[in-house]
Amino acid sequence: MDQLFETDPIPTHNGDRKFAQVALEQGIDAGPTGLTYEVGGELSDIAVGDRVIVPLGRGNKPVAGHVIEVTDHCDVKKVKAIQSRDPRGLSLTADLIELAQWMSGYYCCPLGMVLATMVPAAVKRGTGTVQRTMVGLKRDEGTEARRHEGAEKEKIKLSRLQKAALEAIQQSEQEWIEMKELADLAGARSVAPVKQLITKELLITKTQSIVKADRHGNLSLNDLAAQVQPAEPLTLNDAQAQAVRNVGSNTNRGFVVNLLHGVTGSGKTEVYLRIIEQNGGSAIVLVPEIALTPQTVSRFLQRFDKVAVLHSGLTNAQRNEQWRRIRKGEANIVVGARSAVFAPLTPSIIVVDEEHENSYKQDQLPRYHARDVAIKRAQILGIPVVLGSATPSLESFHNATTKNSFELIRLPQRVAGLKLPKVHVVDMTEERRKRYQKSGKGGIHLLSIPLENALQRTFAGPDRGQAMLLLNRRGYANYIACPDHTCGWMMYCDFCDASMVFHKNAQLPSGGQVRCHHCQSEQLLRKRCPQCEKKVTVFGLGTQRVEEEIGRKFPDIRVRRMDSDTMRTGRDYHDSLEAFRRGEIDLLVGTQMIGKGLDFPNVRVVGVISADTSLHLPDFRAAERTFQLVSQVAGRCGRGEHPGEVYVQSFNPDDVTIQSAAQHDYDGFAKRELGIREEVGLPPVARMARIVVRDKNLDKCVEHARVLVDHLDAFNKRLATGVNITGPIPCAISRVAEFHRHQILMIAQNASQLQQLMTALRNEKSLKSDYHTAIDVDPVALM
DNA sequence: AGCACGCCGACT
DNA sequence: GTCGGCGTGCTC
Repeated sequence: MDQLFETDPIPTHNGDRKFAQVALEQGIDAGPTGLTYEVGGELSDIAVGDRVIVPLGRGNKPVAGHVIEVTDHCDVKKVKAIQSRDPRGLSLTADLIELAQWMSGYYCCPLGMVLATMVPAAVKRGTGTVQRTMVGLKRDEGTEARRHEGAEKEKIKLSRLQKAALEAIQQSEQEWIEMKELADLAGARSVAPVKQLITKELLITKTQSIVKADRHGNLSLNDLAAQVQPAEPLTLNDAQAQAVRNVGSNTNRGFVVNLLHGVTGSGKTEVYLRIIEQNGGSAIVLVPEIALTPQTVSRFLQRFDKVAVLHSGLTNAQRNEQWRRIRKGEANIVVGARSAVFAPLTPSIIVVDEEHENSYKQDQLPRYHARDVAIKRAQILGIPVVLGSATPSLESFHNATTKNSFELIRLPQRVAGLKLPKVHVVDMTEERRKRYQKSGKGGIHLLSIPLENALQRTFAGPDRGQAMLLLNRRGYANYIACPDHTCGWMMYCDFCDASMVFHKNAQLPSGGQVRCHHCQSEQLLRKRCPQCEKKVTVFGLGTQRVEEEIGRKFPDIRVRRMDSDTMRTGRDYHDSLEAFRRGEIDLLVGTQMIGKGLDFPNVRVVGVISADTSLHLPDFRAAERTFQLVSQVAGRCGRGEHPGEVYVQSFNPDDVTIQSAAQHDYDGFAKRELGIREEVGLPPVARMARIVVRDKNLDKCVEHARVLVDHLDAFNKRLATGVNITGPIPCAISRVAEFHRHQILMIAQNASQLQQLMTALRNEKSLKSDYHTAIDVDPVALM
């Protein structure tokens, strides 16, 4: 009876007992420190960050987790004991544990899940770990010489190769040599002679596990490192030198975020290299996956000798190898994509290149932004950050102009001799009219006359230049429809709220596939409209169509299309860029993957086929995205001795965003756009979080979202958090892969208000990320 | 996230 | 009559 109103936790008084809070690497959202386990005697030296195996559930299934706290009290009735340490002795440093706790709170996601993403799966599994047999001299009796004599005296007969092996190991400076290696030294064709010496008890063995990645079939860092020649630092121009000095003088402040706004071709990489050298040469450098090319990596390899690279193109064994090198201190410069922000070292500086890139945001749980996590990690460590971009995100720019912890540093000019390209905005309405007057027929021309002429000039003559054409849409045509406007039929995906895209494929009898870009489903291409029997037409632009038109108009030039259809693997991408660099390709046609940080001196013309594609997306960042896209791709040309020319085709040539980009006017654009964001109360001036509810059943979807909104409203009122909650409303793409999607937007003055509200709901167990619910703090896109 | 328990349809 | 579908709920 006395247990009837059991509400108070039962404190454990035994001061001798030791407990640990363990966050399990699973979706268990058990508060900011995880579950309590007892620390047994033999594990008494367990420390925060250690990876451990604990029993879970009635079956006491062994699961992995990390120690978050070690305490002498226990708030739960039944407590189980930690089973063992992680078999590989993995642990995370205290700063990463603190970072994980911050992420768990900020991004509203279970702590264990954050910790799980900090250590690559390949490392946890130990992929590529091999046992090597090492051999050494038996040392316990007398000197080596005497033993050798002894061996002869005892008349142990040794073959020629056995003697050679014995001599080789005696002469070796290393105490232990791998069996195979010793056999090679002795000139033996197999390890048999060495094994003989072991059975004759002249050599002893031990096994050692090492992580070794195979060197085949993949761009390996070692291959690259072997090719790269060390290089002297480039000479800095005044602006670069000033930037390096500024970051240097800010460094004594410990944590500070330097926003390096440097126009395309202003030499940001050299500035990073100098800053890293000046900061003691231990650094994390984040680079967008797509810009992590051999060229980029080589720049670092040329200047530092302890470099590790982490990117998606690595095999699991390679990733494990790189991670372990970093942890052992064999590498102190880490160059990598998003998740490299968790690299297991204590850097003296963190660089985030192309900080505006949306790919820094992970679109699966945990939904973190690597730039923001980098800033937080730097704050925890008390070290500086450098964010670099030619087109800083408005978030960073806003911070740089309003926050004390941020400094804005500019590189307003390109490096010596290079000028920013001239940007021509081509009015496509006018172009269409001209084409019509000339030929008497309509139809779509992807290339305007000025762009076509510019390409002609570039490719003419013996001194042939290169060009790039950007169109941010894959496929051939993105609409398949009835030509009769009164009918209005169009081909939609059966599973998504989206139109089907036509992909040409001459191999197929039908001439191509009809695909949905959201769920990858395919349909048969219908020849006739199902409503009125008229012959269907395809319209809208895609990269395939650009490639086709180039083939028709410039039959002699070598074109390569680069989009996710043709670039299946990282290897394809690297190979294509290499071929372009070597001049084996004249023209690249592609989606935004060709617009990022590439540096090819012979590119003289860049064309943006349609600047309008991204301008009209239903997202408040459409203008920002368009500005970035146009500025970035424009920056790809004029990086050699030839001045560059850019042609931006648009049906809205007077649009202020396009005009700003054409005039290389970042400040003008940023000031105007920030004014608008402030006026309408949107990020970065306000802060946003978004919840997407999905369900195959529309009613359930709406109902679930409604319940969530009611909860949010109630808590918002009760806690007076002052968050503006809107929704549920259908998402811009209201159905994807048979799931109906509704969203709830939360907007507040600052991030802590959002976090307060969400944490309150989370503690009440009425908000959690699951199969039906996605919580996205600081969303980068609202589709 | 797993993995249990628990309540409604098509089968031996 | 069962086998089994995957919907809620718990894990120190």
